[in-house]
Amino acid sequence: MRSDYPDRQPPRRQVPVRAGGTPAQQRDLRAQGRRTVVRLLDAGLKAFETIGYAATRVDDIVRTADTSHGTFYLYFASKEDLLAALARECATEMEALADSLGPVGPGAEGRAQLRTWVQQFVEVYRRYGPVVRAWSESQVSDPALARLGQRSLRRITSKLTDRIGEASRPPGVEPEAAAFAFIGMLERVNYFVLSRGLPVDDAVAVDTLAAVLHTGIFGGRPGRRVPAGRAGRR
Amino acid sequence: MRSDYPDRQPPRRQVPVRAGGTPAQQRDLRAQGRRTVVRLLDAGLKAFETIGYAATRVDDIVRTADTSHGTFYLYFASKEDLLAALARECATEMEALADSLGPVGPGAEGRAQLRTWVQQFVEVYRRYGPVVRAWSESQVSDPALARLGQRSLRRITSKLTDRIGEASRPPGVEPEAAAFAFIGMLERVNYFVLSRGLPVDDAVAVDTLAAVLHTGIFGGRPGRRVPAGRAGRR
Amino acid sequence: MRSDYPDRQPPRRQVPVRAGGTPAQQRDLRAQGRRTVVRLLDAGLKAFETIGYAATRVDDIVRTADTSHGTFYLYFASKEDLLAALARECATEMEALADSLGPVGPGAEGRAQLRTWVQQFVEVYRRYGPVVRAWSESQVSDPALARLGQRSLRRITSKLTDRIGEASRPPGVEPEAAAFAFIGMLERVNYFVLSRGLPVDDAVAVDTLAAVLHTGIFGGRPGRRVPAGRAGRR
Amino acid sequence: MRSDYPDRQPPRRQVPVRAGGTPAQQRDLRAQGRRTVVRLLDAGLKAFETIGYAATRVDDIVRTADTSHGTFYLYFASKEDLLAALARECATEMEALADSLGPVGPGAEGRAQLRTWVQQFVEVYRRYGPVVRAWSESQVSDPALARLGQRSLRRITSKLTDRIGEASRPPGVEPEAAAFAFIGMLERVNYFVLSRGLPVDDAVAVDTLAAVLHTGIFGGRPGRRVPAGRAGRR
DNA sequence: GATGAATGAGATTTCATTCAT
DNA sequence: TATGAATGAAATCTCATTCAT
Repeated sequence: MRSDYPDRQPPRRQVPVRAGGTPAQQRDLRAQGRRTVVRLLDAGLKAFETIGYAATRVDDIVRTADTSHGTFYLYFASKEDLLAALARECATEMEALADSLGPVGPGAEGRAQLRTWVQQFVEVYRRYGPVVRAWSESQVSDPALARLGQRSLRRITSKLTDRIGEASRPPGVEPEAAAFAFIGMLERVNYFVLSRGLPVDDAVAVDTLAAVLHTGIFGGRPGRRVPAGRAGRR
Repeated sequence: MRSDYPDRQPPRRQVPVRAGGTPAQQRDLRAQGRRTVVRLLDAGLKAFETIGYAATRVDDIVRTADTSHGTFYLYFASKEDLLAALARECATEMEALADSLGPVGPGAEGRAQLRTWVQQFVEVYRRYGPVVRAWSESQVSDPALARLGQRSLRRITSKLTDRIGEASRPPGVEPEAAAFAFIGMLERVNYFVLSRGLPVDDAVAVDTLAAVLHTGIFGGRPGRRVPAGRAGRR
Repeated sequence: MRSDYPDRQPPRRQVPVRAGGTPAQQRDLRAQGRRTVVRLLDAGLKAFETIGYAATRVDDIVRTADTSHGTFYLYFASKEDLLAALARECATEMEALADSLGPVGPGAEGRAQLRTWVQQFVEVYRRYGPVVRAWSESQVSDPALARLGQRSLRRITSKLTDRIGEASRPPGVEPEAAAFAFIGMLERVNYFVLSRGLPVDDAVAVDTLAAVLHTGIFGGRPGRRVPAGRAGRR
Repeated sequence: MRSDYPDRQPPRRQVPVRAGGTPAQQRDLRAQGRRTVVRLLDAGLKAFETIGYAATRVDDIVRTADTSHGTFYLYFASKEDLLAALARECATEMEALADSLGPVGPGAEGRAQLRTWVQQFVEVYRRYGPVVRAWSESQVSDPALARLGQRSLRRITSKLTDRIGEASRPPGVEPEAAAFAFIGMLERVNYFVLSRGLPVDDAVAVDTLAAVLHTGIFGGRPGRRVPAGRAGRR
C-alpha cells in the first residue's frame, strides 16, 4: 500500500473563467474568439511549464496554439498579460482552496482532513505551478500583477495563520511564520516532484507532507513513532 | 523573548574562492583584474537578487560594477558563465553545510543542533539565494551548470535523507520526501523573509523552522504543547 | 465690437456628394449602404482632425463609425481611398469657391468682398481642414490623389494670381508668389484657430486676414491707420 | 533684377548643439559617438525632408547614416526622440531669430529690416522645415515635445505681436491674429517653394513676403503702387 | 586592462487587409 | 449587408556579444 489513507472524494471544483487579457476584455467575444482564447491560455501554460516563463517566446505559444502572432495580440497585450490572465484563474482557485480549510484537530481525523487538503493543493498546483513560480520570482514587471500575487499569498497564509493559531502547536512554532513554512514546503515539494523529477511517488509525498504539517505545526499526536532505520530510502 | 535559544557561536566559514569565468581562468590575473572580477560577481549577485536572473541584463551588472561591457567579457564568457561562477561558490558552501549536519536526537539537544544548522543555512542563503533560485528554476541552458545544481541538491538531500532515516520519525514520514520537504521549506521561508518582505523576525522564523522540522520530521518530543489561541499572530 | 463688418448672407453651398470609394462605386448602394458610407466618411474626417491622417488607424475610423473592419472594406479600398473620397468633395467645394472670387477693388467694397470670401473659406476649411493638410503634406502615395491636390491648389492660386495681377498692388508684390502667400496665410491661420487653440475670435481673425490681404496684396487703401499701441493685445 | 533689395550680410548664426536623444544624454559620448549622433540627426532630417516624418522608417535613417538599427537605439529611444532632438535645435534657432526682430518702421528702412529678417527665416526653415511641419501637424505623441512646439510658437508670435502692436497698422488688423498670419504665411510659402516645387524664385518670394507683411501688417507706406496688369505671372 | 561603439540576430508589436460566417 | 476573426508582412526595439582604440 502506497498511502496510509483511503482515497477521498475530492470536492468538485468549479471550472475557472477562461477570460482573455486586456485587449480581449474591451470587446465581447463570440464562440470562435473564446475558443481561441482558451487555446492560447492552454498553450501558454504548457510553454511556461515546459521551458519556464522567462524563456518562453510568444512564438512558442502561438505555434502550440496553432495560430499567428497577430491573433495573439488580438487577445493579449503581451506575454505578461497572458500570465496575468492565468494568474487570475489561479488566484481564484487558490483562495477558494484556502477558504475550504477547516479547523485541524490533533487526532487522526484532523490529519486526514489535512491530507485531503494537501491533495487538493497538489491538484491545483499541478495545473498552475508555472504561474505560481513566475509570480513568486521577481519575474513580473506589471505592478498590478505583482500585487495580485501578494494579495493572494497573504489571503492564503492569513487563513492558515488562523488555523494554526487555533491548534495546540509545538513550542517555538509562531503561527504566521509557520503559515509561510506550510505553504512554502507544499510549493517546493510539489515543484520538485512535478517538474524536477524527484523520484517520489505522489501519494507518498502527500502522506509525508500531511504528516510533517500535522505533527510539526498543528501539534498532531503522531501515535507510535517509526523506529529509526525502518522504511529507509526508496 | 524572541527566540527560545541562546545565540550560538556560528562556526567560521571559509571565504569562498572568488574566481572568474571561463575567459578569466585561461590566464592569470593580477591584483587589478582580481578586484574587477570581485566587483562583477558582487554586482551580478545584487542584480539577480533585485530583478531576478532572467531579467538581469549584462548592462545592469556592468553599471553596478562601474565598468564596461568590454570588461565583462574579459572575465566572463556570458551572463550564465557569471552565474556558474557564483554557483560554484554556492555549491561549495552548501555542501560543506550539508556535511556538517550530525545526527539529530529527539531531545532538546537535537533541536538545538538543528536550530544552529538552520541558522547557518539562513546565512548562506542570505548571500546566495538568487543563485539558488535561478538554479532551481529551469533558467539555465548550460547542461554542466544544471548538473552542478542537481548534484548539489542531491548531495544535500541525500545527507538529510540519511539523518532522517536514522531518527525515529512520525508515521507517514518517508525520509527522502521529507528531505525535500525540509530543504524546500527552508528555501521558501528564507525567500519570503528576505526578498518578499515577510514581516517576521529572523530569529522567530529560525525557531519556527527548527521546531517544525524537529517535531514534524525527526520525531522530536515537543514537550508541553502551546495551548490553542496563545501567542497568536504577532 | 468684434468685427468691422456686418454679417453677410453666406451664399448657400450645395451639399457635397457623399460617394464611397472604389469598391462602393462598382455597385449601387441602397439606403442602408449609403448611410454607412456617410458614417464612415464622417468618422474618417473626425479622426483625421483629431489625431492626423498618418496616425489614424482604420480601427479608429470603424470604432467611431460604430461598424466593423469588414464593413469598411466593403466601401473603401483603403484608408487612402477614404481620404480620396473626402478630397473629391473638398476639391469640388474649393474650386467653386475659387471661381466665385470676383475682382477686388482698392476701396471699401473690395475689402468687403474679400472679407466675405475669406469667411467662406473659413467655413469650408472648418470642415475639410484635415483633408487639406493630409493632402499638402507628402502623405499620400496614390499619384492620382496627389495630382488631384496639385490641380486643385493650382486652380485656386491661378485664379488668385489673376485677380492679384488685375489689382494695383504694392511694389515688390509678385502676383503668383502673392497668391501662395494668400492661400498659405489663410490655411495656417485657420489651422491655428481651429485645431491648435489659438485664442482669437473667429470674426477678429477674418477681419485681420481680410485687412492684411486687401492692404498688403491688393493695394487696398487702408484709410486712417490705427496709431501705434492702440487696440493692443487682447 | 530679381530682387528690389541689395544683399545684406546675414548675421552669423551660432552652430546648434547637436545633442543626441534620451539614451545618449544618460552617458557622455566620445568623439566617435558624437560623430554618429550627427550622422543620425542629418540622416533623419534628410529623410523627413524627402518622404515626410510619418512615412520615414528608422530603417531609412540608418541606411542613410550608414549604420545599424542597434546603433540608432544606442543614441535615440525612437524616431520621435530623434525628432525631439532636432526640434530642440530648431526651437533654439527660431527663438533666437524671434528675439532679433527690432521695431519695424513704416518707411523703406523698416521694410528692408523686415526683408532681412524674412530672409533669415527662409534659411532656418530651409534646414528645419520638416521638423516644423511634423511638429505642427498632430504627428507627435510625446506631450513634452508637443509642449516644446507650443512654447516656441508662442514665444515667436508673442514677439511678433509686440512689434505689430508698436506699429501704426491698417485698420482691422488685430496684433495677435496678425502675428499668426505673419508666421503662417512665411511657413506655408516656404513650404510651397522648397518642398512642393512652387516655381517662384527665392528672392522674389522673399520680396513679396516682405512687401505684403510691411504694407499689410506694419502699415508700411507702399510708395507708388504697381499699376494693374504690369509684371504679371512669371 | 579597460572602454565605448557597433553589430545583427531575434524578439516583440502593429495594423492594413482578407476571410468565413 | 454586416461582422468578428485571422493573417502575415513589416515595423519597432532589445541586448548579448564582438571590435577598435
